[in-house]
Amino acid sequence: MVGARDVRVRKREWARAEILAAAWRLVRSDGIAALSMRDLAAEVGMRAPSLYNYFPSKNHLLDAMYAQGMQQMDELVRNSPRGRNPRETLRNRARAFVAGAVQDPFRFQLLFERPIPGFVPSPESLAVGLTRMKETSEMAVAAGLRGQRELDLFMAITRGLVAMQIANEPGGDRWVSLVDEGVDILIAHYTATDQRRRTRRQRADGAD
Amino acid sequence: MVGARDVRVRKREWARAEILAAAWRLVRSDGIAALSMRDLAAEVGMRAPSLYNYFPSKNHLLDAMYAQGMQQMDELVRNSPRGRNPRETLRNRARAFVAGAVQDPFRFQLLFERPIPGFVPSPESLAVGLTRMKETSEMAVAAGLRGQRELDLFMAITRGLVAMQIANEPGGDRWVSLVDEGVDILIAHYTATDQRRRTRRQRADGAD
DNA sequence: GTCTATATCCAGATAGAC
DNA sequence: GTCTATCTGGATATAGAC
Repeated sequence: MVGARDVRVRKREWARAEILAAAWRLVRSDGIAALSMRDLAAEVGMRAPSLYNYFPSKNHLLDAMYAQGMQQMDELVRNSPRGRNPRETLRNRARAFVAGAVQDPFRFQLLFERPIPGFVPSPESLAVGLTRMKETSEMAVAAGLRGQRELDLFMAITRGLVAMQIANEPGGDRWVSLVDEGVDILIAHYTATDQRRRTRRQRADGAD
Repeated sequence: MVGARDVRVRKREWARAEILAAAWRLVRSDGIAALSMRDLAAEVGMRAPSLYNYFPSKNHLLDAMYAQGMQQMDELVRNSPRGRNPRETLRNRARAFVAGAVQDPFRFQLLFERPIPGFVPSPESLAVGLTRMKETSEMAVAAGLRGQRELDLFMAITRGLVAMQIANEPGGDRWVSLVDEGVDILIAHYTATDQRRRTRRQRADGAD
């Protein structure tokens, strides 16, 4: 049984979701900086003041968009298929991240490029991204990328591929298609380095 | 001998340069999106309408800033020291680019992240960047990065290092310090690949 | 919850006096 | 060339009727 209160709450949440969806539509067509409360209200068939019943300020709206975008990226990455080995799994995650990023450049911009002077995401929203990066780090370690430097370089490559793709060939796959290669090169290099390091240590230990 | 006309022209150009410098000061402190003609005028001790004697519109001002920023990045990269071999030279160029980018994040944003909805740089300004990229490509080829994929990956790495540095540790060098390593790994990988390819071809040709 | 009306502020840009 | 005054338009946000 559902009480009248629950119905009201649901309606409200549905309306909030509608507004958020409309906001993304506008942002995707005109950019984040061009989003205004007036236009947004018109997009959902309201006048601007009515929006303030759902979001107390534009910053709250942006924060909700940020949180939603982060959640989406998070799901994309988490739902990427597990590979037959850590390397494949890492590649899949990287591919999922890059694909999701270039598929919605303005989402990427909002999440990672701080395009709005006054806006700072709430700590909870930021936490989603940090958790995902920590998970990815664990998988990268399993795949052979130990040490902070290796991880940093890995993250930089995926980020760079996204940036180049969006900036120079939006909608294409010239850089997107390099994800596997980039990851493989890194892993190959560092596992080979480890091999050498280990071999040297064994020799030094007098083993083998 | 200098005519009265030249003096006037010089004064005018000096004023334009002053305005541009003031614009960069404002942008560096508050972000590109926050730049307004009023504030800019105040920064140089004028009222807003006077600015229109030097730049016919805000877009023209932004384009001048874009061109100037591109020129600066260009000089930084071109003035990077020539190494003892192509690999060193390429590393120096990459380091110069990354250092210049992280040293002024808002310049980087204006040049490479299209933060302003309506603004599109003029073709001449864009050409500066393209020429530099072409030069870098030639050096990369000399260093062993043949083929488009290799070059694309190289550019992506430098861009990604900049992006991560600015986003996660502005002012630091955690990612900046990885430039050499990233370049070296790429070159090592692809020259090794070439070696193998050449060896195979020689065998197939019956040579050796 | 949604509206009209409005407050307040700021933007880019122009007209025209000096 | 620089100014005052102003146009035009847009922004976020609030008050208060319904």
